[in-house]
Amino acid sequence: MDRDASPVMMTLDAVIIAVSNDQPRVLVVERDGQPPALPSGALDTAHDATLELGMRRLIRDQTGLEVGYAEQLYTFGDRDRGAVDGNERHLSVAYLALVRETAPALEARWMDVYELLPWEDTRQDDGTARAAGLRTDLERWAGRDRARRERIALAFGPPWDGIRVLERYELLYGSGLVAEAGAEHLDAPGRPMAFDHRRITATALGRIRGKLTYRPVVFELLPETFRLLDLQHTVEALAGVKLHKQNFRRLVERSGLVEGTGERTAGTTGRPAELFRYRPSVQLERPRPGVGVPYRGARDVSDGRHGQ
Amino acid sequence: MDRDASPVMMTLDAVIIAVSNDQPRVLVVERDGQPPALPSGALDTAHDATLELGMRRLIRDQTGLEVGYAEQLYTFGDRDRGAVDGNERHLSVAYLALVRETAPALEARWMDVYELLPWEDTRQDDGTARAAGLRTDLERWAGRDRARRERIALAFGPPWDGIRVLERYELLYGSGLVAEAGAEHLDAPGRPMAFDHRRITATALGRIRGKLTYRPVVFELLPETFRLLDLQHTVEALAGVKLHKQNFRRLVERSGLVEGTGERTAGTTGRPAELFRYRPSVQLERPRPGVGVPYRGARDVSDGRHGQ
DNA sequence: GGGGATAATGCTCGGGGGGAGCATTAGTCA
DNA sequence: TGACTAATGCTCCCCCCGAGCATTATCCCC
Repeated sequence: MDRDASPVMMTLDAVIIAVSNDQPRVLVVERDGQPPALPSGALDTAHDATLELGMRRLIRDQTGLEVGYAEQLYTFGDRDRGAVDGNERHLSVAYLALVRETAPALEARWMDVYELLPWEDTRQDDGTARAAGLRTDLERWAGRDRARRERIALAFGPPWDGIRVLERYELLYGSGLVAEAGAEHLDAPGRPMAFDHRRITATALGRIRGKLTYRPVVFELLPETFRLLDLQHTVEALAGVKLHKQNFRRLVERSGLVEGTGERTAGTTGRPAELFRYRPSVQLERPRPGVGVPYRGARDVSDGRHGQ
Repeated sequence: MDRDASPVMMTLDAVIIAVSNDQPRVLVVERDGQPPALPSGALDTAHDATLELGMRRLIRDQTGLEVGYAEQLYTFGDRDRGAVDGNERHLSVAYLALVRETAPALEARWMDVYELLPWEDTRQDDGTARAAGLRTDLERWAGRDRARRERIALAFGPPWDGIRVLERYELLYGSGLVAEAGAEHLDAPGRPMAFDHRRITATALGRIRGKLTYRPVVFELLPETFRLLDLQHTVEALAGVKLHKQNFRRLVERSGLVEGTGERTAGTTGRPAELFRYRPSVQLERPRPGVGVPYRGARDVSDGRHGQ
């Protein structure tokens, strides 16, 4: 092996996501007064055959959780992150894992994702109310800088693109509006995390939102059987958007993603619902099975542009 | 900084893609009789502020190229890759870069992507002719193994999903049909590359194909002005699929991705065409601007399933 | 037993987008 | 002038999807 290589220090970070009570949650560890951090640790270079296996072992050790779905998220390696000592470079390879929420053991706990990134939840106040305030602050920061204004327009819309979570966070970071950036505002939006972990979480949320639309990943977060409304709420929680109930049903039923079990719920308020289960064989039938999330604000555009 | 970390060796690998003559090409370096390899090198931990900057510097040094668009692709870190000496772990952080093809300096040269992954080009012989042969071999390998047969069905369709490039390559690798896996068939499909570089290239092609549909990345590969047919051919080259000309025009024109320049081509065979240019402000108007590639085989499904 | 309240479910209307193909136009080249 | 090659215009038609209206099935409370 004659390739050049540099010695670096590496860490595995895990963004473990669950949805419960219509809220996406992320598993964090909190140590004595420190801001919450993602579960993370070293690769066991001698025993972990792959990065993913190392990550699974690490999650097991630290949280007692056995994760199902997992994918590599991103590798972070900016100079200003990690090690402060000397010029040793610190790399973090982050993974995204999806689980059904269970009580985590050890020192881990579940935390609302939208407590960290509140502007990403646009389900209530049917506008971008929360984001609107931020936007004003951002525009003050941008001043007349063209490039900055364009980045803001792209990240915050209209049209709002749910997928651009990272771009929005980085703008807030870059403009000093967020606590990690040294902002001392008491009203800095969202709770900070240790290191660059909030950025990693933002990356994860963006990834999930994207994947949702073309891979059946939601089902990793749901129990074996569920009502269509549960499915809808889970999607809404992740996408941060409200959906039209009847159309969602139609979409899901026609897509072949699920099949009815014949059983129905009982004892709940309202008419009892049928229980459904995921039908893995969709993947063999249609090219990119997923739950389409309409682009919020897409109509704003077409109204002005295509309506001519 | 009290986080655990492990010392590893890291390398940056670059998949630099261009399209010319309706063929996607990847930049490779060839040293005395060795199989072609991706440009790669060490991060300069003292000077490169970010991984991406390090990668740009490295490409400049090794190939004389100044790349525009670049994004992180994936981090490879299996134990069996890289360093053979001892149990030192070797990590590779791969980047994808898109450029307009120019004569590369130094020892680099452009190589057809489909020379490496021939089964990914389904533009001719309007079927999956080339892939069909492979599929037969794969099924022989799978035998009665359910999981294997399912992986094959998922990767090779129908319906064929252009995006699953990596899954297809890994099946071929896993089944020993490909030269890197030690296959000594003289007819092992596709030219091998050094190390795991063909796998990295496969990852890159899949990524591009996916991105194409929701981000205006094609334009990184085209000259300032171009005919709609050039645009179409570039998309077809990357997607490995033929498109319907009139519909493609309609799609592109309606999307607002391009604007006419008023100029027209001259001296070519056929009616002269108008020249177009990319209109970056689409990004401020529509949520996910890209050139939709229809799923090949999608109709096979809907015929059987929705046609009832 | 009746009147909400809450969901589930059925169904319809109307516009847009996209697949397929026919027809016409405008150059180049024998 | 006729053949050839592209560019461009336009049409048909079906499916998808956004938006609502309407009806049904339970639970809860009086």
